[in-house]
Amino acid sequence: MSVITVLLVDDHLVVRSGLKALLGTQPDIEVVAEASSGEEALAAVEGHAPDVVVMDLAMGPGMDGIEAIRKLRERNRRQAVLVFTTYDSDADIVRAVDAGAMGYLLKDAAPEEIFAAVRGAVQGKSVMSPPVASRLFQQLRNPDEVLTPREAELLSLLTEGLSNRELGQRLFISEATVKTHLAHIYAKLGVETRAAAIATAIRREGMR
Amino acid sequence: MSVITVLLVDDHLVVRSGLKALLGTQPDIEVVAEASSGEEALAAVEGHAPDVVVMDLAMGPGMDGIEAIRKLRERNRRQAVLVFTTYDSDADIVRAVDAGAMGYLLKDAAPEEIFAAVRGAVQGKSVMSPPVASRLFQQLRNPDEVLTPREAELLSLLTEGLSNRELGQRLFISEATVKTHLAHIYAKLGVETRAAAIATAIRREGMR
DNA sequence: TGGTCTCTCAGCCTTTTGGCTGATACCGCC
DNA sequence: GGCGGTATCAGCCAAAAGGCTGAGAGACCA
Repeated sequence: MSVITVLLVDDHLVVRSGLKALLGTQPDIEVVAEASSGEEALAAVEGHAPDVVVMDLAMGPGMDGIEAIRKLRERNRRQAVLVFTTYDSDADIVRAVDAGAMGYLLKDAAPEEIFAAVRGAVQGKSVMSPPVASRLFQQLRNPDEVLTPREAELLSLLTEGLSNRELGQRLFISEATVKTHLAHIYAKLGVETRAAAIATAIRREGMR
Repeated sequence: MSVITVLLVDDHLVVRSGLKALLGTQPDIEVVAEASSGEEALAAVEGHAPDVVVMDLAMGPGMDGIEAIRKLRERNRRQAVLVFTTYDSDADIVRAVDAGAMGYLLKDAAPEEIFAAVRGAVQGKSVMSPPVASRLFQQLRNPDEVLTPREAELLSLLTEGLSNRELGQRLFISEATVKTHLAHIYAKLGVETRAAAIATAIRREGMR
């Protein structure tokens, strides 16, 4: 069995260091490169052609993890991407899977889970932490609760504290339309006021 | 020079592992114990009497970091507590310092910063990441922007999406009083609507 | 003792928001 | 060609939120 080469992408040195120490205990896994941003990750993939990329989603300013995953796929690389992040927000999960992630792990995952995910990824197997999987199932079971792209866009702006009027101006639609979208969003999120929608969005949807 | 003993408290194994690897490179620093919750931390301090406790603030369910720091101080322990966390929210910083933290580091801190903070802590020196320090200075310069305890309490409930009426019921005050507090909060946060206040609170004040 | 801060409350008025109903248009799909 | 989903818009009404002014009580401090 050949060694699996891994690229670590996380803006926190401590996390990279910990992941490297953990993966280093496995004889069949080797960390061949590290990156602290999406840009660096792209360059590192070019240079090292790793089998697996383990990537955080939140990486400070610049390209975020999702964008980096998408860019990697555009370049027709064959390496598998594993998302390794702190939050299991619905929006992030969907977006990451959509962008082409092979797996989705939470940072409190057990070492065995991480090892299994890395090994699975090179074989084309999807691995995700139980909480992540259950969220995905929930979405599949309740498709009524999935926001449309336009609604998600609106919700995202909503979390910046804009009024209906401002939302309309920003999206080039009338205030009436804004209100219609909001009504749908409230229904899907199970809330009744914009305040609760914002709270839910930022916490549950991870729209920070 | 004797070796500095350290207790690591973080609910993420990866972070503990990384921190341990990093600190392990320093001959005068030794990680003698780890804990993944506030409860465990308290027990570990009893058992190992470390010189320094490096603690994350967010630790899933149960006792959070702030509470753990407070409990440690109540027990008259002499170890220094260093906060090591991802976010530099105003509220967390103030609360941590208030609870008795000796330093406040962000997880993207350079290794040298971390080492210096650990060494400084045992000598009674406060060390904090530059972004954290600047936030504290900002608060000292603009005391007008500091929320009163009652306002902070209200803001916290606000981020749960409650209406004015509900806020009043929850706090046993009239709706009029709620509105007064809100007006003050808006002024201090520099916003004009509750939506913006919630967004600001969750993002800047770290009220998740 | 007087000043300042904080917390509490009230009334009045305007703006914003949310609930409801109904409507048009485009798109993809069976 | 119709049907469901999405996106757009309008009008009406009630409820909620926000701006403004003023004010009393208690705490704390100089």
